[in-house]
Amino acid sequence: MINLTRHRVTNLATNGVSLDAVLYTRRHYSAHSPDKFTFPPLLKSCAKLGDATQGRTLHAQIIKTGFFVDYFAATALVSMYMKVKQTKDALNLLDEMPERSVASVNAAVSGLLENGFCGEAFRMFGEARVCGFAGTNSVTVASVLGSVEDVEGGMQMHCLAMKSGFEMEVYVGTSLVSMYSRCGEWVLAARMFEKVAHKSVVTYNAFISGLMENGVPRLVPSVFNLMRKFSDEEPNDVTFVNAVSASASLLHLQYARQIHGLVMKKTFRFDTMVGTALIDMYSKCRCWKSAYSVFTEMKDARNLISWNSAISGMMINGQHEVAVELFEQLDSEGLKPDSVTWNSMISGFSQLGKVNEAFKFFERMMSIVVVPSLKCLTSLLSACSDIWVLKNGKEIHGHVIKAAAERDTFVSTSLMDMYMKCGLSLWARRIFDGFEPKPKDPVFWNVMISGYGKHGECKAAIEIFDLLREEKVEPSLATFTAVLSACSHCGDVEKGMKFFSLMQEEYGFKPRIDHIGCMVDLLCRFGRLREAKEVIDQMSEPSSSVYSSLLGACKQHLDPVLGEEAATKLGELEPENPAPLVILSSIYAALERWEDVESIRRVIDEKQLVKLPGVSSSG
DNA sequence: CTAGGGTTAG
Repeated sequence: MINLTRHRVTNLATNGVSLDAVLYTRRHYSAHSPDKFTFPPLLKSCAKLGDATQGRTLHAQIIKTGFFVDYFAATALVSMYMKVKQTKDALNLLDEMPERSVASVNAAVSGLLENGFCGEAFRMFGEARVCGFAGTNSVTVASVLGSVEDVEGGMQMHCLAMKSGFEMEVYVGTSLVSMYSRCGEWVLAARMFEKVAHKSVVTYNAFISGLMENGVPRLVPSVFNLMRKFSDEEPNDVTFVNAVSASASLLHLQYARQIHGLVMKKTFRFDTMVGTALIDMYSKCRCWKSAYSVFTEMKDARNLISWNSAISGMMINGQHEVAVELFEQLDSEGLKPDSVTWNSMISGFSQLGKVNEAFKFFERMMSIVVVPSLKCLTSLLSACSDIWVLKNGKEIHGHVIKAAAERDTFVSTSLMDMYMKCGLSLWARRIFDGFEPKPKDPVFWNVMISGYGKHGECKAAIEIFDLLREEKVEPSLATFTAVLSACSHCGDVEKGMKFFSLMQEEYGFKPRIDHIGCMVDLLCRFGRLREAKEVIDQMSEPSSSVYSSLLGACKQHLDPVLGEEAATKLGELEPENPAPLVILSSIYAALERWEDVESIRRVIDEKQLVKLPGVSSSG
């Protein structure tokens, strides 16, 4: 009878039905005297519940019944105090212990780490290792590795693990893999991963999630296959979550469907996290119907996060009616929208250009929430992008001031952008000037430069750019797009040329198509066709649009030589398009070179024939 | 049968 009770307690405690376990046993033990198997599982329950009061009661009972001398009971007490965040009590207890065990040191070290006392933890680890009243083992090493944040420290621990021969143990090997991943060294993580002899699922999971964190999702499928084909380990829910989110970032729908199938075959019903990952993935792959059906099938496994995924999934796929429907159904499951939910609705409508709807939800949110999230303020601002909704934009500006968010770079950037788009460059400038010290984020500067450029205030645009250089802010490619297009708008060839060479020589940027386009337009407008041609020749893969600009300019300035070159290139890029030849012939016509006009007309006629069905092409 | 360690979604 008593054994049955103990088993039940142990099971309850380890399976997380903690409160039940504690109460159940406390009722039963009044009839029997406790033994050394009594207390540890009860303490574990308290730890899980975070119930310090109950834990102290047990502590008293342990002392009263004389079980404090037992290693297991004492260690469980230390661990319990750590888990309920009573660090001091745990450490005092450790000092009171008649003799430390390795496990008690481990409990203390990992507890200290969990509570953020990393320095203390490392010191205790060092002392235990050198003085050796209790010593350390692979468990200590693994748990210390769990909170290493820098590669240097991590490598020291790695050396230590190698010297003591722990490196090859699965737990330690896995910790090393995840440590290297956490430090951003996924190549080192991969090398370590290969070294682990008997990899467990967790080893695979640690490596895979590390690849995800380090932005290398493309390697995830092969690691996943490695596990399925060459090991006896079966993927679990954690593996599936990572595999699914890998296919989400790869937008690899086919692979994702395979994983989906595997999940169904293995588990029949959805785990909350796997289901949520699937919803997210299908939404990103633009299969909102599949996302919706996963959400429906999840029924009793849903939580607020799954709802939010479904809602934002519907929103980003333009299904705002479905999203609203889901939003209204939230409280039927006893859930309340949180900041993520509100943000999905508000930024969703903003991005769809439905300003009124976005504001409707914003007002609903403000009647419940005291202070709006910065994210939803910036989404609303991005929706207020023309003069018709300036009133709304100003309202948000008011909320920004109320929320004391003016010092936030993102918020200020969107405010300036909003005023620029509404045509109020003075208002934007006031925000820009008031922001001191200036942020290093180039986007903050870009919106001012491109805003001024679009309004034709090119001097002001260039002024901002000069200021950026004075402040030693690193410009981005977009900065140059903005400043070059400003120069192009106001026809400042000299400044344009200057900035164009600056971006390459001083900042080492390779010009993109939009930069080249600006320069070509600018040079062509002033008839500097040769220079325009030189700019085009810098491109590795010239596009047809730049040659079209050049050809147009050749027509205007009557340059038949460059015109022929441009028309030839265009003919190679777009053989179907007769327009270049027509333009070229009009250049010849303007120069009264009638023979050339005639020969081009023949070429055009031939091309038209080739396009007719049934007429064979001569190449 | 009891203590200590590595992996997870918006």
